[in-house]
Amino acid sequence: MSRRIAHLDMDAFFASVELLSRPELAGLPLVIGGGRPAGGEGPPAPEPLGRYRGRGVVTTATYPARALGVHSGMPLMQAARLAPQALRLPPDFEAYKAASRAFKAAAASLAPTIEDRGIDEIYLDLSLLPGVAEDGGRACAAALQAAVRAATGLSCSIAVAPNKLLAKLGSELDKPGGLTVLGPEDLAPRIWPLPARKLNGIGPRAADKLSALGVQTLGELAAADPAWLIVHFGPRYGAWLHEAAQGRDERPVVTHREPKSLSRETTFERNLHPRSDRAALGTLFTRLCERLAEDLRKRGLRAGRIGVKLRDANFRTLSREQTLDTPSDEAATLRRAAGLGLKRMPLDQPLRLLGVRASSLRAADAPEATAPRRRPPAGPQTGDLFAD
DNA sequence: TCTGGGGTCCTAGGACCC
DNA sequence: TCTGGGGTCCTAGGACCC
Repeated sequence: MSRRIAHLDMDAFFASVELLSRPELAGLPLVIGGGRPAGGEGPPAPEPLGRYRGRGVVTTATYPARALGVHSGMPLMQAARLAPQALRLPPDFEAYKAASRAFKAAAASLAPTIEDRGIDEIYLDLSLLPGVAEDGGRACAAALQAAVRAATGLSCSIAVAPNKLLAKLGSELDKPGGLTVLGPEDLAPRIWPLPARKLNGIGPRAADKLSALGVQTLGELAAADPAWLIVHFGPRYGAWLHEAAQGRDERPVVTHREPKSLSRETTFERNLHPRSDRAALGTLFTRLCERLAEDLRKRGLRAGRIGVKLRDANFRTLSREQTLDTPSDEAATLRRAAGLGLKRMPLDQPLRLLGVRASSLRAADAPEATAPRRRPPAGPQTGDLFAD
């Protein structure tokens, strides 16, 4: 009994949500990202991208903006050079979350076995739905697209395939508005010609390494000797690369997951120095801990561990973790523990980012475990603690 | 004018224990 | 009598994804 798994991916999601309330911008190059322009209340007005100054990146670009070479993840300053005439809006996450809930509810009304993959995409297990065995899921996918459009006014791309990996690849084949049905017979003609980088799990590093080894496409990866892949990529990842390139993937659609960690971080408008900007850093640090504590309480969770994250002017990322004596959701407690983590970090460079992370999460109403913990070594303490 | 913010998972070395 | 051999936990960093 073969599975039929769908991947549903919203088209240019954030930008499309903005266009719902700003139809006059339809067809124009529009980029979402960066902060609010100074001054003004209410919905921000789009401003020319060429006027942007700051450290933000492109979160989403409409298709006309993509035609100018802009893509998500690109620094906005770089996008501004490529497409100064494009318009920019800061993201409105509350609006996107509302649209996200709406499209997921619409999809769930037709196919209830859903895995959440973030704000703009889901997997659905269609295997047991009526009619899917007959047409491979094409009619069901069309019904999903219609339901999503009716509920939100937004378009999405869907692929139905034997597993998640192929469904994810397929949903990109015909964007926007794509409806793709893949079977095992499509692997060689439709999947193998694609660049290896397209596979979910092959990122920029692995793609570069594969390329240097002479592997550009998924077909070339599929033809590679698994033992050779293991030599270059390790037993686990090497074996996975081989399996994935054959189109094999047994992962189930997971309908529920508990969060493992929560975090808050911020990149400063300009680099801050642990000594000369100590007061500003201290205020920001406290603010992050307060927001993290709010996030924990909102979810009814307490943190057993607190991590601190720094990024220095050279874009080097450092982190330290600290176990709490007792799990907590209180800002002052998180702040104290994070301060201890900070004390163990080198603080001799200007910083561009500061973050805090809560992990070892447990329900706030869970009985407290009192098992003795191993004491971590004190470790070296260097630099100034810029707050406390 | 480089490079956001929120996550998950894996790895590798050292600590620690028997 | 120049160095055991697992096993597990902890930690920091990094790849990857949306």
